[in-house]
Amino acid sequence: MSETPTRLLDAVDSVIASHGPSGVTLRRVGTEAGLSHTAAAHYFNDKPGLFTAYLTRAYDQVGVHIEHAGENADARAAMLDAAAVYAQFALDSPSPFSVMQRLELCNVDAPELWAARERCYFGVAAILVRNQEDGWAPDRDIRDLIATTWSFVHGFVELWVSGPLAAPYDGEDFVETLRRVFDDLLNSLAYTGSGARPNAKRSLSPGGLETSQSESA
Amino acid sequence: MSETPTRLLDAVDSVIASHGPSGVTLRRVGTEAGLSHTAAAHYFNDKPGLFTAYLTRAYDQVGVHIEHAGENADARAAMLDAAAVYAQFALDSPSPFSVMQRLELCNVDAPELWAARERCYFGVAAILVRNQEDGWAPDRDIRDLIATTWSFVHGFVELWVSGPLAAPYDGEDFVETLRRVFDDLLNSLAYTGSGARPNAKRSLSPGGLETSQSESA
DNA sequence: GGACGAAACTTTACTATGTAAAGCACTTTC
DNA sequence: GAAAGTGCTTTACATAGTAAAGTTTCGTCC
Repeated sequence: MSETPTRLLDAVDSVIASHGPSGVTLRRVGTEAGLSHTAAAHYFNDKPGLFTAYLTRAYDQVGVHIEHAGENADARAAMLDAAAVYAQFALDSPSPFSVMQRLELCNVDAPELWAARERCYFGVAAILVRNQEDGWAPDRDIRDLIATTWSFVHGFVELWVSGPLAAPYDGEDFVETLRRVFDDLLNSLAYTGSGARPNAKRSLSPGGLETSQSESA
Repeated sequence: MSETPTRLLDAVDSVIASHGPSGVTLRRVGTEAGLSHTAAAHYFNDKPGLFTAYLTRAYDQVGVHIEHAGENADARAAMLDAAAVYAQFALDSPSPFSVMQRLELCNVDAPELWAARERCYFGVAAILVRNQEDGWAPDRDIRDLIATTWSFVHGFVELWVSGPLAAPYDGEDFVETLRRVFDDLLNSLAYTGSGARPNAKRSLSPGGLETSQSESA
């Protein structure tokens, strides 16, 4: 079960834990896995390839959890659960999470990674669509709803984990706080301010994810 | 006016523009500035020092713009302006913006950088407080308001710039879209769902910013 | 049962990078 | 006019990614 590539990815995990994502070295990973300094390159081509495999594995795990959240019969609860999944992941798995903020380390265009990320994206989008079908914020452009909720959750988690938000909420539980504030936000969004758009209830663009090119490392 | 350190920071800018933040090399920066490969280290101590100076300069500029936005007599408009400042900055200055997402490249604890960032933070917080004093969302915990708006704007800009959001809003103007969606959000937040908290109108924690340690590079 | 060949690594070697240390020229100061 | 500082460069070295070739192991086919 634990063949070499898996062991290498696990080694990446522990190297990130001890040295941060920038401290990841093919040589360190090799040593950590009890192999030579070129073993990782042998299996994953090069350093970006190694990170790509590592991150794909992480997104696959998150995807599973999000889809599980989506199975909640209560659409609103599913929404909160999905946000909590992301937050909990950031908390429990800081190493994979840190690589999510460092896409330049990976081959962003790799199809496996792409697929794993779209899986998460569509999981979330589906939950939102279902909420709207259930009568939540019916007049709002679904794109705006996705943009608002996704931006909020993404920003909240990032700002909490990186410090600025955790300080004012000193001592309070991260995931609980996110659930509460997010729930408030969802309530508010149910009210249509001046937000009803002429082109409301537009369907999702087929594109799904689309990411900027990775820089030529 | 354009003494050597300034020229080096400008060199960083053009190196990031052509090679991305990870493509920044003391040697490249030196060459780009017409100096030796150790010139940057001579002035800024080391690579993190160079990035720190570069980022501090960027935050100072943003801070000026935010404070300017804060001078808008209309509190609500000031809020939208501040968000637009951030978005416009991400658009106009992708190189400094990219380093903002890469704090590990810098000495996060450097007091100049800290000060420049707090200046931005307090500029934004002040605008929000003023909005609430003006009667907007009066029952809501100010911390929640800051968390919600800041997380949203931060997430929106990041997701747009890095791709996922720009796709569904294909062709639409970035800053305009942010203003519109953010305005909708502010309207919604004026409605108190179940969001009124027992400890509402709590004052800001004195801490302001607080950031996780930089990894030992 | 022995030759062939592929899979799973390792060894070697080369180039790029960060950084410490010393050097060197030019200017200021006394 | 010597001493001390300023503003850089030169030199040197350890660490990194990666290409290429070598080695070992193991299954397979005749």
